[in-house]
Amino acid sequence: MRRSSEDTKASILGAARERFAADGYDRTTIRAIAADAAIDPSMVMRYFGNKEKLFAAAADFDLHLPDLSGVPEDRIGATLAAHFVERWEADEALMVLLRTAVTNEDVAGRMREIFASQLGPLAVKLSGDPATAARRAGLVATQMLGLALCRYVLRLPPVVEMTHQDVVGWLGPTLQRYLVGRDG
Amino acid sequence: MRRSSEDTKASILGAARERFAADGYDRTTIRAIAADAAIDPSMVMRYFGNKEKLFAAAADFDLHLPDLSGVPEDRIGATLAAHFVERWEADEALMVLLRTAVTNEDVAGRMREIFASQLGPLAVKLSGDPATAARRAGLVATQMLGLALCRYVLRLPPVVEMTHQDVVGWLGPTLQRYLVGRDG
DNA sequence: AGTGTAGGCCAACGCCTGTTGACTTCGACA
DNA sequence: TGTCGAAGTCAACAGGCGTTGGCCTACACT
Repeated sequence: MRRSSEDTKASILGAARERFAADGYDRTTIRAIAADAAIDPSMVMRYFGNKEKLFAAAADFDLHLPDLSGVPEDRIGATLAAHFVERWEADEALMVLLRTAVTNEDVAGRMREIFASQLGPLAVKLSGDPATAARRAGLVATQMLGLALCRYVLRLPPVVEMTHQDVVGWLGPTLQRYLVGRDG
Repeated sequence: MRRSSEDTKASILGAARERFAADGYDRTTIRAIAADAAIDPSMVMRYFGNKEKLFAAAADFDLHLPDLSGVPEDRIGATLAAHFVERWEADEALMVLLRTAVTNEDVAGRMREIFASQLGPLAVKLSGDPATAARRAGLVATQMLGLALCRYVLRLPPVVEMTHQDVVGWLGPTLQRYLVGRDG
């Protein structure tokens, strides 16, 4: 039995996600992805056009921020911290983005857009202060992306060793203050 | 007048630092560095052996953590936050490291070592608790590297727009809690 | 059974990279 | 003034990359 077009496409996409997540855009080669998918490199071009479009398909992403309306106000930081860790570990999409955004201006722009459009509105709603909401969202980003960087990319041992509970316990109050606390 | 060996070497090193900081290891080419230094690519090899050794020379780095013994205990977080921002903006060394560590395991290891050996002892001294010191140092790293990532690499607008004072005001209390606060 | 087509393979292209070694030129010193 | 080493150039290499187009081949349908 020969594979269907959709099967092959999915298999390429899966291999691409793994490679991009592990190595970033530049170090990932079409040839390596093709080898992982047990396919000829030219098939990758046939299905995705070129490397950039393949990356775009592999990095398609949504933060899936939870609805916080039912959460007690003093648990917002903790809830958000827990969500971020889970979202980060759920699949490789954020890893793909982060590993590439660092050396690719287009992808960095995409990351800016994701955080502005998904975290921004949340900050407006929670802080009730549109004037400082963007800054509050930015601060949350510094802490959460910093955690991701140290835990999943640089793998600093003390950060890797933290349990989900540890993360929530330490970072929750930080996010809480950034989002709904008084100005710094 | 022909340039001296030292002049050329320094000029190559300067160009290398700029390129590595702006583009990361992979996207930086020996040829581009040589062009910036107005020199033939083969001179780079003559003086530094190969690309890896050139990178090692360009990424030589010290956090230069300040002596905090004269600082009032409740100002430690703010002092450290201010120091980090200034250190980061003083030269390109941290940028070189960060941009490359994300896709290069050796450099990531070097970053681990830098934070463990320079931030670790500080945490021991400040928290007075060797058992949790490593974790505290790790938490500080998540916040400071996250700030650097968002401010200098991803350039999230709200984070870029913060003044040094803003950074100290918001992140100071976070670092304070991570270093000398009660457990999370 | 014959045939069209979609899925797949192969070989090659042009380009760019790090790296090498032979060659040239300048300047200090005898 | 001649010479010798250091500073710098030049051209080429081998290998990897994204990408292309022509070819094959198994299957579904008539």
